[in-house]
Amino acid sequence: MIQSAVVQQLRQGGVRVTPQRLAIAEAVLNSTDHPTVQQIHERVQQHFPSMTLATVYSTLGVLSKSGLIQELPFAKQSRYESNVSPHVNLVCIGCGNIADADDSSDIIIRLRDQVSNETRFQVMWQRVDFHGWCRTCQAAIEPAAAAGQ
Amino acid sequence: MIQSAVVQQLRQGGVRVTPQRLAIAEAVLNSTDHPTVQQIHERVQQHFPSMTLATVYSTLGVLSKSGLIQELPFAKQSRYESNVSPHVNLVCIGCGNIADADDSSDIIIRLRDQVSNETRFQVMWQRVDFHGWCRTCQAAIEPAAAAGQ
DNA sequence: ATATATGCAAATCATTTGCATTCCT
DNA sequence: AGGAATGCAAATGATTTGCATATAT
Repeated sequence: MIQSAVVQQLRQGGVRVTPQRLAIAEAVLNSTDHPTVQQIHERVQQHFPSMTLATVYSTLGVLSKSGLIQELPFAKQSRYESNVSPHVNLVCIGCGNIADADDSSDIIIRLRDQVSNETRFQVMWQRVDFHGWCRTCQAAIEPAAAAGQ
Repeated sequence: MIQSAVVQQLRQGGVRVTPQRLAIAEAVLNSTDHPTVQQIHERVQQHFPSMTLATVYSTLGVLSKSGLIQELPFAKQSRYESNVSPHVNLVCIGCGNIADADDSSDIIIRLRDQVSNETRFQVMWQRVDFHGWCRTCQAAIEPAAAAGQ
């Protein structure tokens, strides 16, 4: 069961394991939509109606420091994701959705090594965001241009 | 003179050119330290003592939309940079300094093309941050480990 | 047993907004 | 001239903090 791995990784970091923390960890780890704090709060509140935002904020900080999840700060608010291995985030300008790009890991690792060698900067983790138009939003715009053709 | 290029690019976007806007644009374009809004305000206030933070915020938004500069949101506050071509930001965990990695452009463009082809996501711009230890902060830590050797 | 997490309310602080006055074009 | 930018003050909203109570180890 997935819980045991989470519990183990938290305990290794000297972090106490509570039902709330497990629920928040699961909410993020089971998500692929890079949820906001509010969204995580709403989802977890279904199981813990009395949980407050303060607990969610505190726990997300703990989970980030433990390396289980990653915070993605944006201009308006942060979002969170469970994919801590090198990858590209595809951030849609139109709908705001964020998705992970498949198979983007190798080239990022190569870039990491190259930069590391040339600059002697010791990379611990990275964030790679590509901003643009997702397929759905392209389709919603392009027909107008195509019609004008 | 650099001003003329800035003026031209702003006017092309239908943006009015004011002395304050030019000063803020110059402050960012002449910087390499990825300054915060507060820092930009302090620097520009030397020439415009009455300028407020509200004007700085407003202008940074205008300059970003005009494509002259790029906002880099972080958890605590945003920072701004003038390098809008593809590159890697080296964000030091220790001192908080941010520097651009030289010669990182080509491999990012390749990554862009690859992801673009595989996912049909239309990339408009990107942000690539490598977090880790700069050479100075490594040197401040390592001697302890080396001594233990 | 004891240090730490949770829940609640209040505080903080970056960023935004409304409006009167001033300034580009 | 006329609409948009500036400066100032007040508002907003995400995130943090303090403290009493409950809980993990």
